[in-house]
Amino acid sequence: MNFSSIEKNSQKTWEDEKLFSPEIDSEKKGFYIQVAYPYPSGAMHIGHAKTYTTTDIIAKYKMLAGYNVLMPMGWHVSGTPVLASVEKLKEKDSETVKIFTENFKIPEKDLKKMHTPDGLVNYMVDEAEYGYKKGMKILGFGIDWRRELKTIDEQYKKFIEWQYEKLNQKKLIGKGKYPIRYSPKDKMAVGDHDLKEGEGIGIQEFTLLKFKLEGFKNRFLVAATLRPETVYGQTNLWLNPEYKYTVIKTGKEEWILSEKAAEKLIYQKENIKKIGKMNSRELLGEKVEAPGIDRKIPIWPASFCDPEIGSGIVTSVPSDAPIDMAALIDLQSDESIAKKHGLDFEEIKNTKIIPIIKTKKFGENAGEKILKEMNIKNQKELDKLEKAKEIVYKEGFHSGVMLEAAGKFKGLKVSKAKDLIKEELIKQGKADLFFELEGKVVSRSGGECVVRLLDDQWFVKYGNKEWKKNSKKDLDGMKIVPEVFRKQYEQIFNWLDDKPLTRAKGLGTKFPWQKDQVIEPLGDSTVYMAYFTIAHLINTIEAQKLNDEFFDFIFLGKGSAKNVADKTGLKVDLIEELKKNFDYWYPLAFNVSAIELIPNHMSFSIFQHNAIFPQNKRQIGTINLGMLILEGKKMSSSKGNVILINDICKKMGTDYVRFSLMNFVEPWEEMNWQSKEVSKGIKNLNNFVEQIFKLANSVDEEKIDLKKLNDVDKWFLNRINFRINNYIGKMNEFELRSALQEMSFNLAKDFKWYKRRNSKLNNAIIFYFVKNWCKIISPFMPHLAEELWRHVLKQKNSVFLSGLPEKQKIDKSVGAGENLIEKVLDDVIAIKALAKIEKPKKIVFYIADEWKWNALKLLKKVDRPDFGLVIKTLMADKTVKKQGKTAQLVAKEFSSRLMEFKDLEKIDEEKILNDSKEFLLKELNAQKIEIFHEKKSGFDPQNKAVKSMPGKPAIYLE
RNA sequence: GCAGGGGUUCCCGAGUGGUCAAAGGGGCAGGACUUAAGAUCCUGUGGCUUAGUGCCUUCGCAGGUUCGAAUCCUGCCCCCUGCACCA
Repeated sequence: MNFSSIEKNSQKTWEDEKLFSPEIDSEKKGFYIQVAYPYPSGAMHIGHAKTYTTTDIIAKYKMLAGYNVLMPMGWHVSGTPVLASVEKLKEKDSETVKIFTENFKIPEKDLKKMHTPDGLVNYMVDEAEYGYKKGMKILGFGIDWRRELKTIDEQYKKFIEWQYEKLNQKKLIGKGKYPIRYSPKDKMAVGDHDLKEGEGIGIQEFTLLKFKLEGFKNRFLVAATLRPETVYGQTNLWLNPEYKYTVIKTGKEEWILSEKAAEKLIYQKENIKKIGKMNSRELLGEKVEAPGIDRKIPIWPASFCDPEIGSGIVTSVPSDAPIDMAALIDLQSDESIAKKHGLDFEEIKNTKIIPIIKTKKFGENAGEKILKEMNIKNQKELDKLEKAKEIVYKEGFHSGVMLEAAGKFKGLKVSKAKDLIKEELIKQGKADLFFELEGKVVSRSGGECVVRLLDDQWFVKYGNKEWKKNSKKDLDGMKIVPEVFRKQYEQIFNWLDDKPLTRAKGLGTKFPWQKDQVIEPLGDSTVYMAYFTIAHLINTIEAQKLNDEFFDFIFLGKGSAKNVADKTGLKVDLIEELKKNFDYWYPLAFNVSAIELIPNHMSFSIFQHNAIFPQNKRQIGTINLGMLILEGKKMSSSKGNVILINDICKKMGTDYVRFSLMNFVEPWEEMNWQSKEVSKGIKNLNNFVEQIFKLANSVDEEKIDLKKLNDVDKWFLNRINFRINNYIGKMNEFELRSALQEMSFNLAKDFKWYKRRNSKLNNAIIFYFVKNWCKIISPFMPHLAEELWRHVLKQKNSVFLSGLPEKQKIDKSVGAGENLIEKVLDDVIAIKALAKIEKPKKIVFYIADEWKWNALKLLKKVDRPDFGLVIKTLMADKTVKKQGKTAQLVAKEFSSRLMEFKDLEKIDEEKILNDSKEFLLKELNAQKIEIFHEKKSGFDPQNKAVKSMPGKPAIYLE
């Protein structure tokens, strides 16, 4: 078969006939399916293809089912990657050039076209041979290209501005502080992809406790802690005795802390000034006022105090912190240290430990207890102490309860008390927040990163409770495919919090209220599905004419077309046309995307639809797709283990690629593309497809004459209908793999049996088979199906307009006959092997007596395979009882295979076997077949006849 | 750590209470066809046993519920995905 010419022909026909450019059609129901538009930054590989192919198949199936289907496509080019690539290409950065020329297969001479963002975007979309758009065309997607958009189109930007105006009106946009990872050297915020070291390292929030130093007006030592709730157990403050601390001025206060912490604070507080140094010798032994407990506590030395960590000052809570306990014991057990620093040893010795948290595991004094348990001797065993801390902390957080010392927080769970105490301390001015990276983070350029606290960051308030509640309501009414992901959505909805909306850099829409900021890429890709419904028309309008009234009218039905026309200078007709388009296509039937996007795109989309659009103009459901790995490994274009669409389609044929993408797992499952398995699958498929084409060429008999059918014909017809029904059922649940297998391998199997059983195939049946197969395979293999439909089966219009086959009645008894033949065949083969009879002279079948069939009916009352129950039930019947020992035998069989016998329907075994005599003789390589009723045999040398059961004739061979 | 998903026979993968030693495919073995290879078709593929049978063992591990569990419940171990400024 010449795939390439078939593909070209089919695609040309679709284009000529504008098959996939739907117009409003009041006669037809609309079905609008939308798949997350890609970031067109490279070559399209089979991983991308899986997502889009799945969507395309669903779209084509719905078209076959009679819907007016819309599937648009756009290009998400917002954000920084394009800018970064342009910079690097201009610099002729060798690594980037290599990626573009080798991995994306872009000719080197074209690289100069990509020295501007627009140039790069346009090239990647329209010119790149291996790009997404070309790939999608190769794959034969039914995309309405008139509606193509880029997220930097001027009209699109107007739409985004309108979107955020709406959110703002609902008070869902806010401004506030926000910590980010920041590289002082590069003077920019850094994401994971900007890093040389420390990917995935997060930001930790510390509470900065302020201890007023005695003898000073406004001077505080500050200690950073992750555990503000432990303030009630403080006994003293720890300083590193060998260190010179820095004094800074912040507002009216002066803070003492490590040099490193001071450096970090510069990025988190305004107007930090270093004003001096203080040696720890000046501080040891002095008293400070401890926050939370409002008591004076002394400053003592501890070697574990690391100026690199936190503020270099630690508040001591020996009852709960193992390391504090260890340091205290060290101090208490060696008077010389106190002497050296001029401390009051009596005070050290008499230090009272204050229990604050009670846990099941450690009681009230976890610090002391775990030191003993882990046999920790002093504060120098840092590794052990680190572990001890972790254990105590976890135990306390999950099961701990605050004790009396915590005052009004007594009795609260630690997990709850923590935030309450923190907030109270901050409110009282006794604490502040301090953000710290969890580990070392280094930017690409080699600069060590810190946390920067943005003062006036804009947010989308996904944390808003009312909004969450309403969005959750929408979610409840939506169809989630597959349903198992609903839980995940619900969890995400609970967890979602206010999310930064703007960035300083990147392509996209300028933020209307602060023009030096750009709406970040996840913000301009949440409700664009609505825009697609009018994209083909809005493209022709000058962007500056578009205003809020315009969008309000089209999407929300506010105002009138005339009013909008007056304000924008647009024609009333055009405005009404736009609105009609939106009203026809919305609500969106399905939003399709990869599972990974559930926590952002997909969830945001539900939220924002809820906030902006009226109830009946949101989305009906989501389809969530699994990703694709290659030979068990993640695909990575930099490592070269990718399969590009152009290459694989050329090699295998587009329709076989589409088939293979669906053949192994359901759409939402992760697929492992293994070339070996794929080609095996294709081999089988190809045999079947070629047979079909051959058959199709040989038949044109439309009408099935039931009178001319033999039993096997009927069986096959029945089987085809059965498969079609299954297919429709599966497709409606989006179980594409099961549906595909029904009509490829399963139907092929049926056909194989049909051929085996029937020497002459019935033309009408074959025609029916081929025609319906062509229809239902068409969403999966559109090019071949269209070729078969138009040029072999000589049908006029596209196969996609031909309508789904109707659901057919299935006649179970027809199947039973073939089941009997199969079973008998299997049994005789088994016996032949065991008895070592290769060419039987004679095969005798004994058919079960009438009373055995009647006894079968009695089984309806039996609900479990209990021999006692079965025999009791059977013996209650006179005709059965008469049979004596044989009845017992039957009862035993029935009870051991109850489920099998229960569903058995009465069939004429004699006739079925007789009709198939010839077939059985041939298959079994036998000379003669005789069929008797159990009690009328007259020939039963081995006494087999008694063993006959309904559905299972007794067999004798010789 | 938190959240979601998952662990099935040589391999890939179906299977959510009885017809399950467990679909389908692959691999492997045997047979038919062929001069041969390939393609195609048939048969077998946990163990023992047997004229189409019966028994034992098996569905991550350990318990439990039930007349009956791969399937339900509890605990444990392991794997994958996401965790926010990143598209």
